[in-house]
Amino acid sequence: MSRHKILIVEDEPVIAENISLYLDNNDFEVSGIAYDAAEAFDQLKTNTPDAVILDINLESDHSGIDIAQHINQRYQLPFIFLTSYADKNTLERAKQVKPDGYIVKPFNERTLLASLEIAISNYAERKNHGLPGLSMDKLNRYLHTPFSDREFEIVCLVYQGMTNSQIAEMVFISQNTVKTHLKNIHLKMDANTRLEVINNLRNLMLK
Amino acid sequence: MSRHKILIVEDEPVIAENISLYLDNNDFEVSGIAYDAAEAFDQLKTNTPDAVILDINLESDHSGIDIAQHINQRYQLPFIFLTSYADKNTLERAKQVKPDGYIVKPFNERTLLASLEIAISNYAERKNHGLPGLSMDKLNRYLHTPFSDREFEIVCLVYQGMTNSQIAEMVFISQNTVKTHLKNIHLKMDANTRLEVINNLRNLMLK
DNA sequence: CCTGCATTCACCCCAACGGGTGATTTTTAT
DNA sequence: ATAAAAATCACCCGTTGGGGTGAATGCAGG
Repeated sequence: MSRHKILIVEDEPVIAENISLYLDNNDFEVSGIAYDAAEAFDQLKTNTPDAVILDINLESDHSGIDIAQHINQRYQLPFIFLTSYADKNTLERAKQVKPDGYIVKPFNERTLLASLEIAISNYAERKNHGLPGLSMDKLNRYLHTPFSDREFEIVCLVYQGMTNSQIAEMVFISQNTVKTHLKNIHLKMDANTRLEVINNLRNLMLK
Repeated sequence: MSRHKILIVEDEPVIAENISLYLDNNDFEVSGIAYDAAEAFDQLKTNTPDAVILDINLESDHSGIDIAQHINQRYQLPFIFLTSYADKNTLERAKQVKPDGYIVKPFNERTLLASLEIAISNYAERKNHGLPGLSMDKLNRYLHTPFSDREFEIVCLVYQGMTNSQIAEMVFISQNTVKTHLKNIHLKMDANTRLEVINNLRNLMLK
């Protein structure tokens, strides 16, 4: 697991350096520091950060929120906001660009660290919506009664939209057996139809 | 826009009260305070919070992470973690249950406020009518034959897992009409079942 | 006017799904 | 060795879904 590369966008050099040092000492790599929006756009183009820390209140023409929009449009990276003060309007605008975290100065450094970690892992999770993102371990953490190997295999096929007979054919068992497994899956997931199963899975994976 | 109801799960009465007061003064409604896991489970059942603030390190048998799992399984509510200390293992476990925010004590109260707001709005966004970011315009760009208003309305409900009779009830038309619309939707989307429709939609939304 | 188009609904048929019950075999763990 | 869990399959029955056909209404634009 290589260190995650972070871009810091912060016009206050002291704070920026501070964060940079702290990240460097805690398994992150600082891919760059941008002191204004222009530099931020530049760094986004040349570097390939895994996440961005964005000060909302930059002293330049662009606010951090504009940069966030740019990130959403162009790079689809996770970012967290950093601010010393946010009025209702700013907070409203900040919410609209869907940040992956929000931290108010003065902040505990562990807050930043935890927020970053969670932002990155949640973001990675959101990117893998297909089946590949869902491991049996991950799924079982959300269930009262864990799935068996077979059940997991079948629930994946259900998720892909397979019918019982298609599943039966693929897994080399009878349709009756598929139905039995599905029945147990319904019980374990507290669902009544395969559509509920699929919705539950999607909700769990999005979390 | 009514005040969002928050459940606080925190074994330290002083902190819990503190948060409660602060939220109350800032457009939130505290639906309850739980001082241990049992109370938390109880409150989750009886109250209907919009979000939960969870202390990770409870002094009881259950940790906040267990409660988080319970929330994921049963209630699918947004929650944010609150902690005074988190080692690597705890943080790892915390990440796995996909919190919607993470705050380290001592925290700036505005941090809490912003995190809560963002957690709730992001969560609503994710749940939001099934088709996050998919407008009829956007969808129609991918179709040979565009959808009518009614068809779009119905396809959204299908995507959410509604049955034909449920849709009929919601839209105030007969099940036969729903079937007719769905038939046309199948044609336009080149699908044979509602599950294929759902899969197609999901694929389209991911560009 | 009248021609599309959207919307509404009916009826038939069969395949698929979900619930219930019960049973056998294989695998795993103690 | 034996008990527990997992996996296999069968049969019944009622509900739902999907395909086909047909048709009435209302509304907008040429």
